Amino acid sequence: MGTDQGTAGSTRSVYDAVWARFLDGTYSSGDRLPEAALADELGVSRTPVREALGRMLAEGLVAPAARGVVVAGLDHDAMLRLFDFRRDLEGYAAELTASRARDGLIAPVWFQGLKDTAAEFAVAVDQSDATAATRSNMQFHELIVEASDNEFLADAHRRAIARLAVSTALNLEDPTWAHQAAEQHDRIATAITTGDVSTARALSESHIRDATQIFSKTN
Amino acid sequence: MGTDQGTAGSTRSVYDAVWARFLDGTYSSGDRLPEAALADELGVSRTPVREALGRMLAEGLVAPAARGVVVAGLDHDAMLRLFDFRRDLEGYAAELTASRARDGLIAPVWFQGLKDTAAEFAVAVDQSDATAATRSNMQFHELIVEASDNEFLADAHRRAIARLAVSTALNLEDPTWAHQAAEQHDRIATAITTGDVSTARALSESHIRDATQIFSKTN
DNA sequence: AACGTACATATTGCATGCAGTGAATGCAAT
DNA sequence: ATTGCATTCACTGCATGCAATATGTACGTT
Repeated sequence: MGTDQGTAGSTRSVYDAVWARFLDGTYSSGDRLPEAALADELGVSRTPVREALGRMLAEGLVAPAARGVVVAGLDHDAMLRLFDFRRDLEGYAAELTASRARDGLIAPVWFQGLKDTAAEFAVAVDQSDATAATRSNMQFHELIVEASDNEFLADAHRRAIARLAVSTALNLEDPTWAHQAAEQHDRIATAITTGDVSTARALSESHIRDATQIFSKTN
Repeated sequence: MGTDQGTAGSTRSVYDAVWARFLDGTYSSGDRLPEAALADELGVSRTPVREALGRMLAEGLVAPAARGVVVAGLDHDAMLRLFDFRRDLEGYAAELTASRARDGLIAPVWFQGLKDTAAEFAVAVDQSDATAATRSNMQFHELIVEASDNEFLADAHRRAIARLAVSTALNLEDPTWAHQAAEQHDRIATAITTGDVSTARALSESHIRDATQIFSKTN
């Protein structure tokens, strides 16, 4: 989440715990999140649970219900809008990072890291290692966003990814698509590295558009 | 918070109250926000105050301090990054709304509303009514974002505007700039109405770029 | 007089208590 | 058997209490 580090408070740990449950599919959209039960399971009182759920409410991860909160569900159309928003964010990130690269603001080691991550992804795809693929895919996109050096973009991107992750296990199952994605990563990395701003943006947006297509087909 | 809910709970009212104080310049960046004092002033207990501040923390409006939270301050560079992010968001909003207009998804009455708001802004500028100008300016931009029909964009935009508002009374003082802005609004409205997607985006981005320039000069 | 230390104070973070309210359940009537 | 209604129950939302801790102050030392 946003900017909250340092404090290892209970609220934080509850947030992380619930977050983890979101990722491993413990919950489904619409499931209620009773604070007493969570408090009990996590060994804290209701207050930090309440705080954590409040933050999630502010972030849109959970939605207010008649009583308490429920896991925020996104219907198909909402997912498409979210993907579309993400498309713009990724395009902007690529644009920013490419322009920073063009201006010599990015250290060579970073380019190497990006290429390595892209390679890792390609390997994972070849080996049909879904877990590794998902991880390096996430990392690839995060790297670009981080390198854009715009914390506001990074924050918005994190939120978008979070909500996407809650509602769908980002699908790299389709091997054809996965290979295609790997290729696209390479091209994006090249465009960014060479400081080709407009191409970087175009390729990134196109990449997310394709991902949206895949999502749309399998959902 | 993003999508506000019907509940008129204490947490909500505290949030709004503090929010109002941000807008009318009661606080400066770095000011501490003691929860006991706020609770006393607002006639509630510390719990809802705590909740509200927690939400604001999640949104980045306040920052964690050694003790409690402080009003999040943005230095000049951060403001530039925020403006730049806003530029992208506004461009995206204009693009989306223009494309919806092109596809006949927008009711004629909305175009009229946009034009009216632009006109209101122009009048306020002519009369040097800063308050009215600020309000109709905000409304103009919000209208476009709302019409884009993407709640995720709307949320991000709201956050960005919020943080901009906290750190600077959006400056329409400069009469030259204000008049220029009024003209740009007109052109943007036209581009959107006629469904000219790329022009709408370009003009919107350019508009924010100019605003950034003004900010940069006077800060 | 300046600096460091120790104590007092202010303030947070978490736990718990209490009351209000929506939701589920059981009973009765058709 | 099903539907309507009343009662009960679970759960939330807000208030308050308590312990931990950072901050400010005063005092003693050099």
